[in-house]
Amino acid sequence: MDETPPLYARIYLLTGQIPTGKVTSYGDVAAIVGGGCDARTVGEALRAMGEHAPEVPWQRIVSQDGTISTRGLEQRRLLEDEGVTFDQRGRVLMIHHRWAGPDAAFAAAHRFGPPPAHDDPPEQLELF
DNA sequence: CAGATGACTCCCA
DNA sequence: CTGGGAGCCATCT
Repeated sequence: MDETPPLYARIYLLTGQIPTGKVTSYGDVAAIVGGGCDARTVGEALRAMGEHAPEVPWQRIVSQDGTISTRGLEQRRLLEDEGVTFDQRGRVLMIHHRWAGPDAAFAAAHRFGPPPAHDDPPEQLELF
């Protein structure tokens, strides 16, 4: 067990920037943090977070589809308490709560990259 | 250095 | 929707 790895520290730092009521996915965090990490690395960082950064709002990190893969129904409760809404399948409505990324100045200060462009939902097809 | 691990993601049956 | 398998990568032993 070592001190907080540099990459993990960056992940915690970025996670701490997520405002209340917003959520993001493991993959997005990995993309913004960069440094060669991926969604799995983020998950591993958050798993060990309890030892390094107990104050980080880990509940705001969900899977790409908005599902909560962790076994904590507690995560959903925490998010609902922040105003995050879920659909009937128990998935976070990423459409309305997806975080756009850190502040430009903050990102520049820590060399964070831009969040990956995600396709907007087909919320409504142009009437033909 | 090699093997094992994991709060992920994607694809297919 | 559920389940299985592959690809991915940092960190720990």
